[in-house]
Amino acid sequence: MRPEIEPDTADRRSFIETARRAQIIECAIETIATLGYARASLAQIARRAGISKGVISYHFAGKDELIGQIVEEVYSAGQAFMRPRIVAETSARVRLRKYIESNLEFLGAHRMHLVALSEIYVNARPGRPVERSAAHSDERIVAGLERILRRGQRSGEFREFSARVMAITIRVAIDAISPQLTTDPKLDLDSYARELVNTFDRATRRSA
Amino acid sequence: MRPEIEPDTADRRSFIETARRAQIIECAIETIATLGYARASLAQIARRAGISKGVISYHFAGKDELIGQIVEEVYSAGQAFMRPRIVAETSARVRLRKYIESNLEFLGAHRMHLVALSEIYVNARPGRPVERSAAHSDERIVAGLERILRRGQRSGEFREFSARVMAITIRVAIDAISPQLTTDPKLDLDSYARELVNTFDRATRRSA
Amino acid sequence: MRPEIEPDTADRRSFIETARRAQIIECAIETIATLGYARASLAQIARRAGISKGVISYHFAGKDELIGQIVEEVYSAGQAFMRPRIVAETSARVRLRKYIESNLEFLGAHRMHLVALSEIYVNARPGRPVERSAAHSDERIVAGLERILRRGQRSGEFREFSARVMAITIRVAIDAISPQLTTDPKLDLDSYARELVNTFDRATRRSA
Amino acid sequence: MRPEIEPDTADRRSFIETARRAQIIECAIETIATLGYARASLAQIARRAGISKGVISYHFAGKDELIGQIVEEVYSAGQAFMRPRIVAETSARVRLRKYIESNLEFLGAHRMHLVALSEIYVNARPGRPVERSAAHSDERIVAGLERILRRGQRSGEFREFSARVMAITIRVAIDAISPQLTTDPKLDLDSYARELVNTFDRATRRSA
DNA sequence: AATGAATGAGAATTCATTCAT
DNA sequence: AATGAATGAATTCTCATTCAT
Repeated sequence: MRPEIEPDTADRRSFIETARRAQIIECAIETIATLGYARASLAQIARRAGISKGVISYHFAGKDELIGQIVEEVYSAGQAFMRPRIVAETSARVRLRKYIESNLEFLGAHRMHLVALSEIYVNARPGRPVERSAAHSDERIVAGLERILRRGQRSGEFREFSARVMAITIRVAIDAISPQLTTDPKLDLDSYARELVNTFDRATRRSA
Repeated sequence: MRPEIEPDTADRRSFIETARRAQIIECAIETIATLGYARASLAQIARRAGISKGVISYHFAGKDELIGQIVEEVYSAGQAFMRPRIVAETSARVRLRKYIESNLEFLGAHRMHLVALSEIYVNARPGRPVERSAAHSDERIVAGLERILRRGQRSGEFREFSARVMAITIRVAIDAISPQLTTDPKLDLDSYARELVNTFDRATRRSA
Repeated sequence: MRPEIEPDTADRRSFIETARRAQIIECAIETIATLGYARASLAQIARRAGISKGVISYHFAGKDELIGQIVEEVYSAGQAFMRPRIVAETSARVRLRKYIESNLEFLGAHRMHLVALSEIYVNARPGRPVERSAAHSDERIVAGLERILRRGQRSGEFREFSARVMAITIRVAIDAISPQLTTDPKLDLDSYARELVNTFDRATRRSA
Repeated sequence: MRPEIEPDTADRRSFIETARRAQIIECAIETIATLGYARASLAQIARRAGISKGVISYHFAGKDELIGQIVEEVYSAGQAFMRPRIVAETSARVRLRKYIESNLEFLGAHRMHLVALSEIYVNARPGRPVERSAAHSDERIVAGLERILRRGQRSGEFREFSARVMAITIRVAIDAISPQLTTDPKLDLDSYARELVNTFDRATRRSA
């Protein structure tokens, strides 16, 4: 309970700096989602934010840090939204369902955020600094899902399968939605959720 | 008359040009797979091929044509490998199994090719020339899978579900393997295939 | 309300930017006049200005904009110099004389400017972006001359002739001086002016 | 009359080489006239001729020699056409008229040739090899005209004026037609000829 | 006599980053 | 805290030329 550290951490950044960073992150997300990772230059991001390029360099050590912050921001928001909806359930089957449903709900509400995240993930390369944060959060996402699956296997709700392979499969099945939203913004996410829930429920259940 | 002209027209490309194009395509695939789409410049590709940048420009109208050729090449090779193995079967269930198995077998034999293809797909943007061929073959791949699924639904082997959503899900489940191979080259593709076959067999079967 | 905003909008460009743009335009003019349009690359222009290539890209959207600005700049300066000297006269004959004289006077004072302008005109091609502005101001120049000629025909000072053909002929007669100045910098512009004035006075006068 | 030199000169080049050179020159003229000097690369010329780039390099020492040959070829053809029509006359006034008329007649029959020649002239730069031949023939053309004018002054048909300035003015007045033909292929050359003849007749005549 | 292949220089442009103000 | 200015490296592409066959 080190209460003295809290205000310290919070204060390190001034109000205005925090606001600027948030604004820049938001505009970077929009830019990446709209133009794609490759064309999301600092100039484009600055233009969208109505500020000069220098501001970005001033607030972030480099482009890599900015990208890393985007990953962190979107990942945290997703976690904050999904986690309570999942842990409220006890059954692994229902948790899996809630995972998919809440993920798609979040995705519907923050389309650009997740499109941007996808763009970053697929362009993150081992060896580049951005890779660390990207891969890290990516791995955390899969790991969380894996835990749900393992728990269901232990409880006997789920059949035997590679929890890792299944977790990755579910993840990419969900991630595949973002690009479709770009092409077809009217995509019905509710029915898409039902399809995925049903699919992976059948895929994981013990009783074939 | 002069029916011999037909084959003549066919090999309009000289032996050496064909070889060079093949070499450049191969090196481009390696480069994209190794460094990622963004850092796969013509200079890098030329360096890997041990030739000057100009050679690439000489044999390909531009980078877009080169990328397009990679897509065409990998897609065709994949088709040639998988198709006979799939159409040899009559049951939709078995066809789906063969689809996954032959796809992973091909993937194991041409890892870099498929890593490169993924890189290209995710970086293809609407409006850019490369997008056309990339999206086109991507759509063809999904469409082929969709046909298998619909046929199974008509025959009663498969339950009712959105064939499109299921096809996309199966596709991305397979595509997800390439990046894993980069991280872990010893990944057991046989057991991965079994996992996916079992997963999607259960997900699609009529009798749950 | 806020009438003071008008001038504010007008100097959207900072002092330093205005200066840099002017410097770059000036150096571009010298480069084109000296090396010719074809060899006036951004690198050459930058070298002459003692700056890096990037500075030009920073201040101008592209080479086309730079070229367009040169045309605009030289054309405007010429207009500003010649116009008052011409409209001060009422007789069409005298106006034509003043047109030629003031044009040659301006040309003598800004030799490189007009050499550069010629280079740009003759290298402007239909379909290329620079063509628009170049051809446009070219046409404006001829049109202004044409108006003087037509007015003289209406007033009876001039004989009947194709005003367009005569205007073009006078224009190219003047434009032909620039390249001569390159070869022979000591060319006597005053006597050249007398020759042209006399020539076109006789060519246009009613009383043969 | 050194008759022994004639066959020698003729034979130095084989029949096939002469034909190839002529073909290449013709295609180069078309290319320059159509695309402009800047975009008339050897590749474009070769494409139009349906041959490989190498052939051009084989038959011409370099691009400069090719351009020089074009100048020579067009200049000679023009001379061959105009000269007899001019020297048939004795009066300087009529000679000047014939000069303009025959020039425009030739121009009408070989539009592309003269468009190409203009392109080459304006892009020829002092210091570059092509400049020599271009400037040389350019100077010869003006000099011929100058002689006609001087003769008229001596005979009293023409007034006093700078023969050089007048010659240059007449030349550029004629050269100005080529670009107009590009824009407006239906331009009436007969009436244009009448305009110029009348204009320069009045400009040069003794009795104003 | 002709060609295909290859080269290397140079073109315009974009970009992340740095720095003085 | 923010900005405008500048840099230099990197990218794709075009071109004239050379050379072995």
